[in-house]
Amino acid sequence: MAATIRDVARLAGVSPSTVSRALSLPAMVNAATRARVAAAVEQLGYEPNRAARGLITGRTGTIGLVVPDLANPFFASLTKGVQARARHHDVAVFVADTDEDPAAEAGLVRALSKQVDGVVLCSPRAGDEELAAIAQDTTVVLVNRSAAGIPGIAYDNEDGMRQAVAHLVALGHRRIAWVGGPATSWSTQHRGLGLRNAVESLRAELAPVGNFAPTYEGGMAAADQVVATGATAVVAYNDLVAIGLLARLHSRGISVPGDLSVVGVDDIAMSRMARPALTTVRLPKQEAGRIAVELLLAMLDDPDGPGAAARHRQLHGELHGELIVRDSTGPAPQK
Amino acid sequence: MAATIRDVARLAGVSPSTVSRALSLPAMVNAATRARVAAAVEQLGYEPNRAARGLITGRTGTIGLVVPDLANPFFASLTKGVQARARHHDVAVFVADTDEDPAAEAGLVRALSKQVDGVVLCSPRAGDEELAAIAQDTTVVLVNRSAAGIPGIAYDNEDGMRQAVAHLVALGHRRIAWVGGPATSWSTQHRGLGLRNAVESLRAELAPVGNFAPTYEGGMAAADQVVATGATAVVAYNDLVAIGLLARLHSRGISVPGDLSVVGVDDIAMSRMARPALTTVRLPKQEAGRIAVELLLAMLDDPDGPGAAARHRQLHGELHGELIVRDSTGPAPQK
DNA sequence: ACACAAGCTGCAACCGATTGCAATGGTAGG
DNA sequence: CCTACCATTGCAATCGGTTGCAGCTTGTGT
Repeated sequence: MAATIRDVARLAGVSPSTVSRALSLPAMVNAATRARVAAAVEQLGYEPNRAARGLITGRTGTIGLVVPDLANPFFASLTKGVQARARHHDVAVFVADTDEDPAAEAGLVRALSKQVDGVVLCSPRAGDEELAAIAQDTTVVLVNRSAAGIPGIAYDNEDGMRQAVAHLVALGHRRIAWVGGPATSWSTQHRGLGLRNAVESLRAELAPVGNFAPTYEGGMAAADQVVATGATAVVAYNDLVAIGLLARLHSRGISVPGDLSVVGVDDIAMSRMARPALTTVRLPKQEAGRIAVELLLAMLDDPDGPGAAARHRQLHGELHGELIVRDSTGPAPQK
Repeated sequence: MAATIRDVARLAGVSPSTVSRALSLPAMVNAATRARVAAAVEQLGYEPNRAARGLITGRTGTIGLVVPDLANPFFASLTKGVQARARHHDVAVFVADTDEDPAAEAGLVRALSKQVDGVVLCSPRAGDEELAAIAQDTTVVLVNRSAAGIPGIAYDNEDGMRQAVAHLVALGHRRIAWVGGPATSWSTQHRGLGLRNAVESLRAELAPVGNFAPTYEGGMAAADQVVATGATAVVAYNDLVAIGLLARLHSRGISVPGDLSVVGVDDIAMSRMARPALTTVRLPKQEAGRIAVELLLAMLDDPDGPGAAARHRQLHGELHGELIVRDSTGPAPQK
């Protein structure tokens, strides 16, 4: 069996309390004693049991992360960001994948909440009330959306869409199609809004083609409707959808960007491997994960502290996308 | 704060012991009492704290999963499989990403081992002795490789490679290039071995071009060397590498499969989106994750039990790949 | 030589659960 | 009516840590 604090204490010839202090409050224990404890720890390969500590201190050194789908590269990157930052703070991460099932979320968070200090929640679909209920009895940071009263990190979707539209308009496009993601998704709503504002101020025209699954298949399914709109450019909900569009357009013999320019959102690794390489609005995914962890830990250290509100405002909506121009966008075809 | 067993007990007018039993040994408590407890649990939204239970029972209901890189779709799928199966057993999963750093593994597993009942370890690079040391004091299941004495799930790489070579030979290819992954990787070694056996028995010829990073970039880097071998077909370490090859070959104007046929391994989602769609050996990734969890839980229930050895043998090396033929392979060019 | 403070260390209580054992009350058999 | 037994429940110890408090050494000032 693994060594306990008592084993270390015995070997070092001190009491368990001293071992505990030698590890967490080194200043409080004599240098010689500390050295003996350190040697014993080393010899036994002792690691304190975080769960036990958590019972006393209320801090387990563990946070939870809930994402809709780990196989989606966007969330995989986010997860990496969370992991990296958490490790940096010596915090462990529970990852739960809801399988795109918003109903499962609340239950998962509840189950998690007992074993973690706080949760980073990536819940594009859940309703605001649901989120509020969850945040009631668990420290939560929201990623990739915002909801009243709950601290979180969101992208500035409006700004990202403005960049995309400006790029397309500069290339001569006037009629721009929009392939939305799931209707209930926060990002879909905000990107749609951003697009409407952008086309309006830039004297272009938006042709929404409805809502599709945020996947390659969703893009394949949307392609023909996009073509039917007569638009010369299309903005897709995300890169996966954009790549689905590329595939279907290719098989229909429609040239990208010759006949139709395509823009995605996210900048997943796959996007630069697509043919043609995808123009997209890069969202700093790992960055979002990192910041979410910082925010969560700050909240835990200082709940409702004086800095809390400021921190919230400072971090909230701070993340901007960056347009990455590749080969899937070009001048509008001459009519 | 979240409710504890004492809160429930107070509300139901019973002792904590009774609550505990009502939840885990219902037959032992009176139906009326059980109902009162259930009502209290419901009202308070009580969930037992697994960590505390773990201190007593030695079973926390939590397992760990260590993977080299979550952003790699192969491991993302594996993770999903693990998650799904774990949830089915009402077990929580700690996920740790080592960032392709084999040195970090041992430390991570050690840190994890205190908080989990067992670990699913995906460690393509670590040495056998290292693994043995880890397995010494933690219940471990290995995925995607095998090592003496440690139970695990591995793919039958030899068989997969045989299928790939048979396919290529049937198409008339005689000289087949092989782009290996990291030299120390267990999969690289076994796939290389499988290829050598296969070409020998099928009267073809193998042209290994060395070891590359298991990434898109690795494939790009390998492409020119592949061309230089004069082979008419190439088997890549994995799909990411194969897709990198496709990109570089395309930009050099080499036609796939006209001039060169390309085969990958894994069948990640990206592969059918590649152009041309990639022929590959599909590995059942989620399945591997699921089986790993089953095996781990079985080991925990019955350590060194009579069934252990049999279970090990039965599950070990059980997983076979399946050749998925798409558009990146075709008849060998007529000389 | 004495009082006092400071520096270390150990004792014991506690966190949230589980479980062996003992106590309770009720019931059935003699 | 008494006794034995059973079903049900509570008590108290336990898991691996943490921490307030008290006690023991020292060293210092006088």
